[in-house]
Amino acid sequence: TYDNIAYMKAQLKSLGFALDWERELATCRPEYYRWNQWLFTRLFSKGLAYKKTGIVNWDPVDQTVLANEQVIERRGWRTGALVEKREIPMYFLRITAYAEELLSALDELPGWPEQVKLMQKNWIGRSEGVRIGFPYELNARQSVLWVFTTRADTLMGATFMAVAAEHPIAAFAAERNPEVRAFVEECKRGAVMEAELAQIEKKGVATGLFVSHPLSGEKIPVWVGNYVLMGYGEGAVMGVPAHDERDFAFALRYGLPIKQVIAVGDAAFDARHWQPWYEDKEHGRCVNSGKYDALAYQAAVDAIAADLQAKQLGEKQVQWRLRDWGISRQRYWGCPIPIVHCPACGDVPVPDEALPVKLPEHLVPDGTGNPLARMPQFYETSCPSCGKPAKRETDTMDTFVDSSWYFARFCCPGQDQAMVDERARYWMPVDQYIGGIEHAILHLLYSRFFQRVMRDEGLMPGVSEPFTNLLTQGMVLAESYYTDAGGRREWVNPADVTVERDAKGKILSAKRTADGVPVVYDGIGTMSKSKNNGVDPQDLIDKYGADTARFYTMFASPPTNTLEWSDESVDGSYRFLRKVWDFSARFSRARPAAGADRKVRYQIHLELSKANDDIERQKFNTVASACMKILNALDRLDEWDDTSREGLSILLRLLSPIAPHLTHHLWRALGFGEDVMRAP
RNA sequence: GCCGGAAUGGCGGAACCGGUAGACGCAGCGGACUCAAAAUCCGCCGGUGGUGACACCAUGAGAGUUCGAGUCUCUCUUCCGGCACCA
Repeated sequence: TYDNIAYMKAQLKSLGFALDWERELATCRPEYYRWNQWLFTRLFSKGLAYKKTGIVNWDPVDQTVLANEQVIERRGWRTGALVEKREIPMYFLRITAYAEELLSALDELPGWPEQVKLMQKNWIGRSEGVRIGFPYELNARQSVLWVFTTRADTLMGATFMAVAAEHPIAAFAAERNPEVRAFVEECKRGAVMEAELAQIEKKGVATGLFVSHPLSGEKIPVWVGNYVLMGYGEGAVMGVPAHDERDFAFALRYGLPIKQVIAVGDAAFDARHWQPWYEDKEHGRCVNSGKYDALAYQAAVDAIAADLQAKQLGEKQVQWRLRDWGISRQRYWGCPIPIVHCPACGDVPVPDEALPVKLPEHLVPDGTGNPLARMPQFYETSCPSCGKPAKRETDTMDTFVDSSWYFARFCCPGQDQAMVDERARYWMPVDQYIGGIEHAILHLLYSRFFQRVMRDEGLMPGVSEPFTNLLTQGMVLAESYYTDAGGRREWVNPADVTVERDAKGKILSAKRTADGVPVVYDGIGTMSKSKNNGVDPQDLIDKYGADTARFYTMFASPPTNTLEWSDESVDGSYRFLRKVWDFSARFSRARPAAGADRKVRYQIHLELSKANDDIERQKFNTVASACMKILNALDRLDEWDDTSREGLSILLRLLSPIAPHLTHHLWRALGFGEDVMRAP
């Protein structure tokens, strides 16, 4: 890690960025992560950090937890073994306590792209509905199965219930019914990822248990459904096949009754084929629903909620899609979670004076679980509360914790007595934040959450939002290739691949240049460490210099667009800068002549005013385009005079932030005054 | 599957409020210079027809609104980002 920091720091310096290195920090240093731990213990005492079970991917061969990215087609990436779900205790941060505020405050962020605000809004996912209880009796004990629905108006059409495989009712049924047990076991082998869960075939099995309809008293069968999520709502849903497309398919598959309770005009209901109007909230009216017949959506929901409330079997409720943030990682290289497990006192937070809990830095991970858990020197400790022997928590924190507040720490170099100080109160929020669009939800939402948590700890009173203006730069895409050796993919950098293409540029075959081993083309995707398809800036700097690297990245596309990396365009950028240099050299040797060319003067000023507009609109690629036009205009002149001198100075001013090394040199060589170098 | 984007020549992209589509660059082609090549410079460069002026077609596909649509509306296709343990 430290070697990488040194390498990349040298790159940033040679690219000529104006950065204040006195503020440099590394989140893996105890001076930084001790404040993660300090804040965690504060949140723990407030109940904003808590422990509950969470579900993880378990590789049964390596005996280790896998990240979602390490599960490829349901198998572990190293072992190829089928991955299992496993429930383990984990620590969570209660981001849902801030759901309302995180949502409503989006309206007060005019400096954020609409696209990002919309994604966050949908992610937080506020929905108003009704919590409904379906009473049942199990072993002579009265109980209630709770569900949440946004369509309480369809309650009279409920013909089945579906519960998650982890639901207590499913567990109860599994004990007595082998068919249910087999199905629940099958669900356990399934995926953890939402994307995969959403695409699996909707399947279920009847538990043989029944609940009562809260209004009609009818018996309703309870099923276990593989599409019901334990983490959302109550882990159970009511099935209304006539008015929910997913329930409709489920009912057809298992021969469950489909009962129409919503009508739109005279449209005929066909229980064999789904039609979109079945879900129509706007025009639908209740039918076959007794006293609720003819009511529209809102009126029906209100009436049914009121009747349920009277029976104590329901009430209106606001439900969030947002879930609490699980921060436990069973990994070595991270910030240790500052908790001691005491047989007598339970989970005890490490007191301030014992912080930081330092991570041993010289362990060698072998890929099978967390080495901290095999290191008694680390985990053997005594209880901070009673002093008896106790075991230290060996899980580390999600690295998103580190990245949720580093910008506030940048404000406070040298501060070793507090997480942040009055300088953070002075500088925060960040005026202009820049990051990839891939961070639109997780990182940016966690940071907004952390800012509020730190505000409420009194660290930055009155500062609720971390970033005033947000620019989401586009992703840089590149081709990626891998060798396929027995199911294990080894990613080969595109620079090391020789490709054969057809006339249209489509890839026919590819092989590793060094040894001719055939490689598989994996398409165009994000430049990433894991796919080894990045471009090392150092190679560009070595070959072309820093100005070309800067010029290409500014010119290639608008900053918010995605960009496919193109070596040819890098070369073109270099040649343009060469041309500026050559022109300037000719200019400096020429003798001034009389007779200003008004047309050139006009064109240069036109381009300058356009370029200024483009800078306002953050369209830097057209600024580069303006530079090229000005140069071409100047280049066509036969004589040099005051106009061409002014044109050249304008060109250098536009170029100076993009190609600072070149323009700085030319500025001195051509004897321009300092005002010329001030960028517009 | 769900949420958010994108699609314009051989390629990256430009077109600001709905008003001349293809700025600028790359690649390509032709020419100048050179013994030759590189570099540099000049010219051409969406498609079809025409010697030419020019005409017609063309912004992923299909409809719609409008005097006028790359731009607005609807449907669809493909690609990209995210989907909570890549960060």
